[in-house]
Amino acid sequence: MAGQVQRQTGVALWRQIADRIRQAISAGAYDETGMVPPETVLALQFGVNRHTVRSAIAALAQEGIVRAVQGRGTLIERKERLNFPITKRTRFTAGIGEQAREMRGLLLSYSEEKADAEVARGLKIRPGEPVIRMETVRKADGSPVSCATAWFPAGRFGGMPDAYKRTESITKAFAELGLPDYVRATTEITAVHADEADTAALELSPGAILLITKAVNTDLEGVPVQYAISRFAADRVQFTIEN
Amino acid sequence: MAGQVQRQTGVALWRQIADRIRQAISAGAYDETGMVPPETVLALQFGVNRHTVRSAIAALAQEGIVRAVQGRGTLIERKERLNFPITKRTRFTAGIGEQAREMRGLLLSYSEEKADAEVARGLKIRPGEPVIRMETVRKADGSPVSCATAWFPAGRFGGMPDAYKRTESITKAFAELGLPDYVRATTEITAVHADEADTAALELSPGAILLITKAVNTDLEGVPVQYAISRFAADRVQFTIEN
DNA sequence: TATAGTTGTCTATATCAATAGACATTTAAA
DNA sequence: TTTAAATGTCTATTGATATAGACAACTATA
Repeated sequence: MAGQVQRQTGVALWRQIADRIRQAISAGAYDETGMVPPETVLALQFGVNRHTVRSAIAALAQEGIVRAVQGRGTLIERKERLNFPITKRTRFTAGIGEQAREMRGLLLSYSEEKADAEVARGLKIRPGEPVIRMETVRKADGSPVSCATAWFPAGRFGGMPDAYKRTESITKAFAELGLPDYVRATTEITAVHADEADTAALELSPGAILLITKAVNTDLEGVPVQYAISRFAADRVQFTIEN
Repeated sequence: MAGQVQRQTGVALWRQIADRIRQAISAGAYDETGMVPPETVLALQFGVNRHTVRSAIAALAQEGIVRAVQGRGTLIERKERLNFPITKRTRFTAGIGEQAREMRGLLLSYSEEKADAEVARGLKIRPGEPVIRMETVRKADGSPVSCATAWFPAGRFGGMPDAYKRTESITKAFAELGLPDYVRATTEITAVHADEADTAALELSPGAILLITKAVNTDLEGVPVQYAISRFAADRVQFTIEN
C-alpha cells in the first residue's frame, strides 16, 4: 500500500485513508493476521497523525468492515468484493451465485412511459414508443450491490414489473413471460462519483465511486428485449470480461 | 440535477458540487447554452453559499473543463469521452483511431525483474521467472488518457522497451519482435480514486476517479505474451464490450 | 449610454479537519 | 503479577472549509 495521501483536495485525509484501508482489506493484504495494522503503524505509513487514522477506522467500523477492540487491535469483519463476469450469458443472480448465499432483486418503482432517444436506440425502437421502466436495487446477502434502471418494450413485456416483484430475478421473470433464454449484446462501462440518490440506496459514503454499465439484452433472434443502466458500488465489485 | 449535497462526510462541498457539474456537462445538460448556469443559480440549487460554488467552478477551470468570463458567464470548454471497445482484438491505438487525430504511447521507464505472484498468474509462468516491466503513458491528441504498467516474458520479448520506444505502439512493437497478431484473453475492470502519481501523470484533479483494467494478451496459440494494468481517467473514457 | 446580469475581490466569522501531546483502559503474553 | 502493546479519551492549537455581506469590474443589450 505505497503512496501518500493528498492534502487540500476537498477529500478529507481520514476519508482517503478509509478508502485505502478498505481496498487493502478486500485485496487480502491483511489476511495473514485478520487484523488491520496498529494505529501508530498506519499513521507512520500514511504520514499522518494517529487521530486521523482513528477517524478513518471509525468510518470503516461504521460500515461494519472492521471492529476495534481495546487492548487487542482492529479486527476485519468483512472483506467481500463481488466479481461479475460479463459474457454473452451475463446474469446478475447466477453470475455471483457462488460468491454470496442469497441474491435478491427488489423492485423500487415502475411506470409506463414513452422511449426517449437513448432508450429507443438501445431497444431499436422509435422514440416515443411505449416502454416499461423499472427501478430496482439488487442485494447480495442483504447488502446492496447495485441500483438499476431497466426498460422493456411495453407490448411484449407489460407484465414484467409484476413478474419481477414475484421472482426477484430478471431471468425468471423473462421465463414467466415466455422468453426462456436471452443474450447480452453490448455492455458499456464508465465510472462516476455517486449522487445523493445512489449514495442512499447503496448505503455509500458521499464521494464514493460508482461503476456504471449500460447493457442491451436481446432474444436469440437478436431483437432487443431489455435496456438497462446499472450502478454498482465500485468498492464492492469488479467486472471480468473473458474473450 | 436535483438533490442536495451532503455535509460532514469527509468530502468537501465544493468537490461534491464540482463532481456533479462535471457529470451534468458530460451528460449534455447545458448543451443548449454551452454555459454553466450562473453562480447564484447553482448556489440556490445546491443549497450552499455562492463562494462554495465558486470553489467548485475554480476546480473545473483548473481541469480545463470550463472557463469563467467576467460579465458573461462560465463557458464549457470540453466534454468529450473516448470510447474503448474491448474485444478479442482490443488495441489501444487502433481502438480509438477515429476518435482522435494522433495517438501516442510514451515509455516512461522499464526494467527487468522477477515475476511476483500476480504477474506470474497473468503470464502463466512461475513466480520469480524474469519479466520485462514497462511504465507507459498513452495520449490522444496530446492529452493523456491512461497510464499502464505492462509485463512481458523476458526471454521472448527482451527487445520490447526498445521497439516500443521507437514505434510508440504495443501492436507494432510485437510485430517487430516476430509476433504479427495477438488476442485479448481476459480483462478485469474496477474503479478507484486516483493516487498522487497517476494524478500527476494524467494531469487530473486530486480525488478524480480511475478506471483500472487488468488484461492478459496471448498469442494465437493461447500463450500469454503480456500482462498489463492500465489506469484510465474515468471522466475521459468509457469501455464497450460487444458480445 | 444606462442598466441588468454576471464574475471577481475583499473582509469577517464560525465550523470542520488535522496535528500534538498526555494519560487512561484493556488485552495478551512474559 | 508485571509488562508491553494496543485502543480510548481528553485538552489545546492550527489550517482548511463554509457562510455572510458588500462592492468592484466586466459584458451584452435595451
